Amino acid sequence: MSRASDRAYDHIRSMILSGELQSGSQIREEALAELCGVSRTPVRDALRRLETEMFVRRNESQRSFVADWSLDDLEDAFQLRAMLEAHAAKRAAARISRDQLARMRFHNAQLKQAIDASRPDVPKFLDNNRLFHALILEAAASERLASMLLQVTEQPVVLRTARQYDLENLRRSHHEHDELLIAFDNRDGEWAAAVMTAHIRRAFHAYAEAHSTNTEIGKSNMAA
Amino acid sequence: MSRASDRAYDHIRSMILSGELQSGSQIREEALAELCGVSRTPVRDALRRLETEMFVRRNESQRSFVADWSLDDLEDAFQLRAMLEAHAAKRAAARISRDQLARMRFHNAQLKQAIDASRPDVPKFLDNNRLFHALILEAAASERLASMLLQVTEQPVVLRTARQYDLENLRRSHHEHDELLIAFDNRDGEWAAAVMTAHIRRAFHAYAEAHSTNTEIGKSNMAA
DNA sequence: CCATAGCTTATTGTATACAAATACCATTCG
DNA sequence: CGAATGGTATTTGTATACAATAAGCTATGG
Repeated sequence: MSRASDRAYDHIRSMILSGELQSGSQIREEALAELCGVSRTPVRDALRRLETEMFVRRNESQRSFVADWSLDDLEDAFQLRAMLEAHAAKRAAARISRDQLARMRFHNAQLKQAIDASRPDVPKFLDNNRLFHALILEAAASERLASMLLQVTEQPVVLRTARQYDLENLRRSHHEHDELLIAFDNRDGEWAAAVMTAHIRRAFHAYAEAHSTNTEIGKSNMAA
Repeated sequence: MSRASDRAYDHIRSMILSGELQSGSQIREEALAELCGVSRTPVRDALRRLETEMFVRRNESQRSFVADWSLDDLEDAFQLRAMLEAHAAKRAAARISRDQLARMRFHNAQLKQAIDASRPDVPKFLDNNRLFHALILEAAASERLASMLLQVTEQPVVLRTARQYDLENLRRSHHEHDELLIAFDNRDGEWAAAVMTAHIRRAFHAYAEAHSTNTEIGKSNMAA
């Protein structure tokens, strides 16, 4: 990951996530190249990647803009994510190995530690949460599903959402993970899928509630 | 669409579909550049696109290969497609306009004409079939869903599948479309989703049955 | 004052040369 | 004989110059 295009990708992505690049604003390849300290070639690569991941949009004449998100877009992303993760859980239930289950238990225990500490360790929580879900995806054994899920989980707003969880929500996550593990133990795909759907939808509503005052997430000032 | 990178994309894609580029074989940027009559730069763009669409795979050291497909991969793609198209149908049922419904009816009528002709007009069938499904996706009004669906419908084997339908299957498709239209008329999303699931899964089994003798899909060159 | 045609500037697309990384092969050493 | 090592060829990655295209602006005519 020392390739210039990867550095450009990470840099631009983090600038979008941090808000340094305002949503809806136009982004020019040369300006980004300077910011990243590379030439336009790897920047173009990075922009293509970010475009397929919907961090970046391009208008009909190929100008690039930071994507902006309405509440509808967000709900849309969550809906798809819930469906895909539930599908993954169902597949995983039929295929998961003892070893994978053990590793999932480990990450869920770590994640509980992160919550129970005197001062909750959110980065640790998020990290183990990610690894927990990654294991399900691994057990689901579908590259295609994995690549699609990446598209809806790596989204800016989705990422910001996780950071907004209050302690109560983090605890609920832990317990839902526990229930998932039991469903897997019983190889009950339907159960696993249902728990997963609830798990993701709760996350959406936690976010929506926290932002119920705002009707819109990102002001839309982007050229058609 | 006269840009060099688009021409390269189309050219490489069609070479993969026709079998001119053997599945599993390595593809070198420079060789493709010569074949397409452009420089490596647009070829690289095209390869990145084809990679996200899973026409092309890259190994850990960035070499590119024509994707090869096992029966499992194919079933996987169909399963995802069925899920996504059913979701689209459900959303569409709640949002579709009179005008969109009318256009869907038109395409389904055209598609019937194509079957009923003294000599079935398969390209006409496929074209109207595509437009019919595109309208559902339009009515579903989710860009994200649309881009995902593109990934599972544009696959080489999936494309080859449609051409193999026998007349009986084409007729069934027509009737399932009819039922979809009635479900839409009644704004019954669950019904629409169920019909769509059946519609896609039948397509898969039609294909799988026709190729039950072959264990591997990629090797066979049953292109139209 | 508005619309538009033509010029100017800004931005993206492509070709090409070169740099970096990787694979391939031969050779040597244990 | 097999494994490791090094050098060479092959392939991909990056920078840069230039071409093509789109946007913005100015001047001109209605």
